[in-house]
Amino acid sequence: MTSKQEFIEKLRNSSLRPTKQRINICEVLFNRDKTFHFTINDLFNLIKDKTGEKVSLATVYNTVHAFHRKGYLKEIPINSNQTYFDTNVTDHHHFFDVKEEKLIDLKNEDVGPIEIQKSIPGKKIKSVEVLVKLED
Amino acid sequence: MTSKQEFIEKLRNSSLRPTKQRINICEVLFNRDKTFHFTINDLFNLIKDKTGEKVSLATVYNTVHAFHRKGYLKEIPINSNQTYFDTNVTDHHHFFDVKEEKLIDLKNEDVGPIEIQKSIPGKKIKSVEVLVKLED
DNA sequence: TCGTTGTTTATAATTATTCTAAAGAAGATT
DNA sequence: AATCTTCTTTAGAATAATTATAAACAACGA
Repeated sequence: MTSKQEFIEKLRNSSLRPTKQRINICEVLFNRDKTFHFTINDLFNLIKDKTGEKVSLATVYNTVHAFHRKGYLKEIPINSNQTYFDTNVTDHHHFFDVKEEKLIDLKNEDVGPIEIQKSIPGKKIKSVEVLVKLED
Repeated sequence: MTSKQEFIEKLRNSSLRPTKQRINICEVLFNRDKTFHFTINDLFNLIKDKTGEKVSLATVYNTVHAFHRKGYLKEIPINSNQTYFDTNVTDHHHFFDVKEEKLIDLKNEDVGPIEIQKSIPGKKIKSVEVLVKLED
């Protein structure tokens, strides 16, 4: 259970003004035990449900992007009509249940180390992500 | 160099009528040495350039989806505003040059075998794909 | 050649996302 | 606390990729 005060400090430290909306979004995103996978639309609806207050869709977009830039959220590469984000920003991989359109975390040890044996001159590796698609 | 006749047979065998448009699309997609990564828009423009004939955007969408369903094209999971496809339908992985928005094939031996140590009851693994993002 | 069925096409509709500009709130300064 | 500046929120418009529609057309089999 993270307190509202901590969110306010976290926001201030990131030079983001601690507005009511951002704090509500923090509550929904970061006040949980498990990692959380979501689309903007999921989040938009959850805010209403969980906090009782409405935040405009534009603000949800703005805030998610701000948090993403600050490194508090991770974008997950899937081909889907909607973009998925993850509150777990550590290096890790995913199952994607194609039918249910649901993401499941894979621990690094579930996949094992991945060594990329090829390099492209002038470029360096930014991330290595494994996506395991699941079917019935 | 694959002949037009072979494309016609390939289409017939897939219960897709060999229309002028589909054959043109085949020429652009499959008449090449190397694997080819593209977006629908890339392809739409290439058809005009390479064959001199115009195919409507709707048909490009229809055909790419038909080929994808038949297993002649592979969709590559990246978060991008556009969907990427690949003419190499074997299991393999990708570099994605974030700045240039360009995909580069990785051979399986460039990555090594990936063993997934976790399973989800009732689900089986459909595909395992590695995306390596590159930066400067 | 004719009828059936599948295909193409222009265009409209849909959907996720981004942009805009005005109103509002936070923070600093006095 | 009052004021000013800067940042943020918001509704709604704009954009862009994709999908749906339905009429014209082309391929196929009889």
